[in-house]
Formats: sequence, structure tokens, C-alpha cells
Amino acid sequence: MSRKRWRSVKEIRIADVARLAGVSTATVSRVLSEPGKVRQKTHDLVMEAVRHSGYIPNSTAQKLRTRRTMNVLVVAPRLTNPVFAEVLRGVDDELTQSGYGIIIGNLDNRREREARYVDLALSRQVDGILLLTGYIPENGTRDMRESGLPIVAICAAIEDDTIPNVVVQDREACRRAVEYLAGLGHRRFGYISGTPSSIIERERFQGFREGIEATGFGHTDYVRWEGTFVFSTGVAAAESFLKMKDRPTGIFAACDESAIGFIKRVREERVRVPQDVSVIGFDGIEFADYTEPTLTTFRQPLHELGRAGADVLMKLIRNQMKPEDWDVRLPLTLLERDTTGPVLHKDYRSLRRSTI
Amino acid sequence: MSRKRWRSVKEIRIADVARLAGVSTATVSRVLSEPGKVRQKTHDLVMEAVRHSGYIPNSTAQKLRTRRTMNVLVVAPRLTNPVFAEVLRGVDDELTQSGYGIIIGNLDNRREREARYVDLALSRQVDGILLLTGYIPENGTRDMRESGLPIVAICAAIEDDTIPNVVVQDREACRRAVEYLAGLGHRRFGYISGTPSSIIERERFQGFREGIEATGFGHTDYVRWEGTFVFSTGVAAAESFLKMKDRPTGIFAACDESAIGFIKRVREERVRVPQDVSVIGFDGIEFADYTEPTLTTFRQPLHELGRAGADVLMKLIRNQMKPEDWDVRLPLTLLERDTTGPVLHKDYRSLRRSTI
DNA sequence: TCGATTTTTGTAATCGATTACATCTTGCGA
DNA sequence: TCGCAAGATGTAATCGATTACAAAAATCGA
Repeated sequence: MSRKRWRSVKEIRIADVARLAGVSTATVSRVLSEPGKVRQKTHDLVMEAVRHSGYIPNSTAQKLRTRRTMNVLVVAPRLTNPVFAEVLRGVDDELTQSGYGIIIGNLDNRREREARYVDLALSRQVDGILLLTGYIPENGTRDMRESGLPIVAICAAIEDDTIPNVVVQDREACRRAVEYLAGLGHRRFGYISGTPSSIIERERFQGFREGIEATGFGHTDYVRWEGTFVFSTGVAAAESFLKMKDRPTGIFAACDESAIGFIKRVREERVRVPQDVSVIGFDGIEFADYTEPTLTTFRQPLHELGRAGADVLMKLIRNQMKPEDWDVRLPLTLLERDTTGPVLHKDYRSLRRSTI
Repeated sequence: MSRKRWRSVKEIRIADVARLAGVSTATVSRVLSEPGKVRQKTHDLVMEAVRHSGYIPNSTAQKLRTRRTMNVLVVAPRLTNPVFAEVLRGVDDELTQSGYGIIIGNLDNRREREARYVDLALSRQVDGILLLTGYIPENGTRDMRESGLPIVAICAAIEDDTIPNVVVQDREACRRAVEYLAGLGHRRFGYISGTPSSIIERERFQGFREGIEATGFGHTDYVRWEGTFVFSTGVAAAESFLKMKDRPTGIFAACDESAIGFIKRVREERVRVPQDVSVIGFDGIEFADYTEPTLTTFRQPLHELGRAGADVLMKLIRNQMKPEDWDVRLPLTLLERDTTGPVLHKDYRSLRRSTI
């Protein structure tokens, strides 16, 4: 098997172009980056040389000299999570348009991975940082703030005066979720949690509890199942649910995946959704519209969240930030679909008889 | 609202450390990158200065001098596709371990976006390229090969002697899919396609047809529904299916999403899966295990694919490539789940007798 | 046409590291 | 103690662009 070897491309430098056009490197540089500063005739001469030689500036040299890398670091807990993937898409849309590149920092839910990205920031490989983590990564000695680079938090808020937050109104939405279930007649609730240590989870649970209190039944009758933001958490919650005598009838899951896992498992045991138990999710991932029954959930404006976060970051990089733009909180939309419905039985005893 | 402004971090350069330690910059550089080349005493002196000053080398300057960027460009058709997200995870695992960073090139299914990444390659912002696209991106004038950088194709093969392919045995798997359905007694088949212009789709359809021919019934009795690699393609195929008089009983979808879309839609019309129609998908995304019924599908070793691709690329970058490693074709695994079953329909009773 | 002013272009310093080569130390054997 | 090789460190060139400043050319009015 004889393969061609990599073409060893002769690298064309700005000096080569200058020689070809019979001008200095300064002039070539100006033609390429300062429009209108060079006489038309010279300009054409240089452009001809550029075209002819196929010259493309070495971006590393540019970066060194200008101190701008035109790259942004995006740190996310897990890229295979459709929520982050979609946010990243929004970020990408916005940044690409302005000529910025994206370096991804995928933690894959392992915190030890964050150190690497702190170093990356400290060694000035990027002009700014987008955090989807809800906390400031550190490497044991130092944290990302010490890079002096602009940082913006998306998805999960960070409590730090120097860091703008671009997030959704989770807490309000979670409260509304409970109110919605209560409005359908539900009185006993279940909460399927996300990763307990995460800011997002804390916000959502807080909202859930506020909702419970707001129902005004004078008591907080709910079960809480702990887990992480994955399918299997819902399955585990379902196992626990199935063993209960007095099952809750209104379940709120902190993410769509666990809602889906829950539904799948309980249906296997012939529990009907929504007749026997109503389930409401959170996120609005595309997949939630393809389950059976289709999932009632709150849709996050994920793409918009990414765009807005990137926009704020770029303003910060360019020093065009106005204080009133700092914090953004986008609303969520309730998608009323088929996993929620009115309580059909006033008394749990009769419910059980009719189901089994 | 008074916010703290970004700390203006004073940048510490190698010269500062050298002065602090009372040595030359050359020595500092050697301490940091050539272990054992500097006398222990000097070494400790320098390290103390480094620690004390919190020095981290400016990576842009390093890149310029060493001509190594330690970055890799990964071009993918669409990042919100769970298949690519998972492959990217594998790539990330492997590259991160070796100190490489990832710059993402998300085409978002829009080919006009590829130009940007060609320029990025030509301006030497990366040391190598991983293509998940199945073709060589170009910017109108030049294509990525002209960067002279090592390129590796994953997921979708590229026919170019200079580019190693790290892919799966799609064609074989697709053939087996048909054989599997045929083995269950199916004689009329349906094929739900992916994006027709993509290499992946062509490979899979080719395999499907080979499978049909291999059944040896002397005819090719199948319907083909065109679409792209998304849920809605399956829904559209289902609409067409539902209108047919002589419906096929064995459906093969070129990806899990469209299989899921198909199943959801036909079940809405009380078509039973697998009693009335068997469906088999392709990819093995996590979600396929949470549908109802759970989806029979071929699992791609996605994570492994990413790792292997990254591994080949790094070998190429380091010039350690042995020709026999060039092409990798990983096998797929059939996950027999609940959307496939024997033909039950009475018209086929005779067939069943003869086959089973 | 001349000189002053403005515009265009060139020269060389600069960004911050690495590294070839030169020079200085050290260690060791005679 | 001296000489020489090996080892450690320093000096300065280098990577490839941008840009401050200097110099040259063009423009314009008198």
C-alpha cells in the first residue's frame, strides 16, 4: 500500500508577499487590516501578490503581537447532555458571526478535569470564558478569575459581583410547576432531583418548595428522590415510588431525562400516566416530544440563552458593557402535553383498587 | 449598583522570573521544559521564583516559537446530534490526556459554515484536523488539505489516500439488519433514509440493498423514504406508511431518531410494534433504551470511535504513524430489544411455517 | 516653482517565549 | 595543581506578525 505523504506546504510569510509586491511588510499588513489607509494603486499591487501567493497570515503571530486570541473558552459540565449541546449551539452561532473561535472545556461531570481549563485560561489562550457550571473552576492553587479574563455565567448563576449571569427563571418556573399540578387537583407531590451539589438543582428545588408552600394547604407533603440529571435517576425514583403505599400523584422532575426514566419504569408496572400519576419535566429537550405520552415540561430558551451569554461576553471583551445589561433572566414556557392531567380519584384507596 | 471592575492582572513574563531567580531566561525555560537539564540547586531557585510569582508561560508565544499549537480542530455536521456529541466525548478524552485542546467546528448542517474552518486551518491555529463530515471542507478557493495539516476522518469515510479513516462497519451491519428481519419472517421491507448526500447514508443504504439481495428471494421488495437524520423524518415516513395498502412489515431506519419518530407516529394510529410492524434502528443512542417499546438497534462504539480517531491523529501529528494503522473499521453490536418480532399477520402464515 | 502640509510608505522595535551557539564552571585524572 | 572534557548557564537570534516613529512622496496654495 503506497500512500502519498503529507504535502510539505512551503509556508508563505508576510515578508514573501512584501517582496513579491515590492513593498514593505508594514504596507502589506496595513492593506490586510486597515482598509483605506493605503493608496489604491499599492493596495491592488499587494492584493495581487496576496492572491498569487495564497498568503494567509499566521494567526499565532498575530495573536502574540495584538494580544487578542479571538478564542473563547466554554466550560460545560457534560456535552452529551442535550441541554448543554443546545446552549453551545447558540453560543457558537453568536461567536462565529463575530469571528471568535470556541475551545471547549468538557468536564464530563468530573470535577478534576477543571484544572486543565484553569491553566488554559491563565496561559492566555482565550479572550474570555463562558461558564455553564455554576461555579468557578480552580486548579488547586488558583481559580479562573485570576486570569483577569472576562467571565460570563450561563445556565447556572454564579454569585460573584464581577460575573454577569445569563440564566433562566428556574425558580419561578418550578413554583409554577407545582401550582399547575395543584391546580389539577394534586395534593401529594414528588420531586426528582438533579445533582444535589449543583446550583441549578438548588434553585429548582427551592422553587419547588416555594410552590408547595404557596399552595397554602398548610403542610409540605412531598417526597424527594435524590439523583443526578440523567435517565437512570428517574428509573430509581420510580422504583421507590412503586414501593410506596401512599403514592404521590403529582411528580415534578428537575430535568426531562429523569422524568422520562420515571415514566418508562412506572408504565412497565401498569401505572397509568397521567391517570394514576401526573409527571412534569424541566428543560424541553426535543426528545420530550417523542415519548409516550408526550411529556409536559417547561421549555428553556436554550439557544437564546447561548446567544445572549455570548453576546454579553463579547461586549465585556470589547469593554462595551453597560451595567444594566449585566444580569439577564429569560422566562420559560410551559408546554402542556400529555403526562399531566386532573386527579381522577379523591381517595387513594379507591385509586389503588381501580388500578390493580 | 457598584460592581468591581476586572482586576487588571500584571502579567508576569519569563524575564521577570529570571530576574527574580537571578538567572537567564534560557535557564528558566529549560527548568520548565527540559527536566534534568539544569543543576538541582538552580532548578530549585527557579521553581521557587516561579511559585512565588505565579508565573505561567504565555502559550501564544510558545506556539509561535515551537510551531506547535497543541490544538486540534474537530469538524462535525451537528453537535446537537447525540451521535456526534458522544464521539466528541471520546475525542476529548483522548486528546485532553495528551494535553491537546479542542476547537470545535460545528457546521450545524449548513455547508456554508465550513469556509470559516478552512481558513482556521490554513492560518495554522491547529496541529491537526478531525473530520466527522465525510467530505473535505473548502472555502471556495482552497480546501483543508492545502493546510498541509494531518487530517483523520471519523464516523464517515473519506476517499482520499492521504486521509486515514476511522469508521464503523456500517454496510455490514445494515446487511445484517435486513438478514435479521428476514430471519423473523419479514418479506416486505421499508428503508428510512438519512441525508441522501451524506457518505454515511450512502454506505447504509448500500448495505441495506445488499441485505435485500442476500435474502435470496429473487426480488427487491422494499420502499424507501427519503429524509435526514432527525425525528421528523421518521414521522413523515410513518405518514406515508399509514397510507399504504400493502404495508411493509420490516422497517430499517438509518438512524435511531427517525426510527423513534416512525414508531411514535404509527402507534398513534394503533399500529402495533412489533406485532404489526417491526422496526430496527441504527446508532444505539442512550435514548433508544427509553422509548416504548425499547428500540432494537445497532450500537455504534461511538466513544471508542472518538478515541481511536484522536489516537490516529496524534500519531500522525507526531509522525509516528505506521501504515498498517491507517484504516480502522470497528464492528457494531446488535441490541435485540422490543421493536422487532416475528411476523404475526395471517397473510404470512404460510411464510412463517416455511421459515420458522 | 517653492515650501508647507498632508498622505503614504518604510525601518525597526515589539509581543514572549525557545534554542543554537558561545562561554563559563565543574569534576576528574595525571 | 593543571588541563581537558563534560556539564551548566548565558547571549542573542528567532518565530511572524503589528505598529510607533521616521522618512519620503504627493498635494496644494501662493
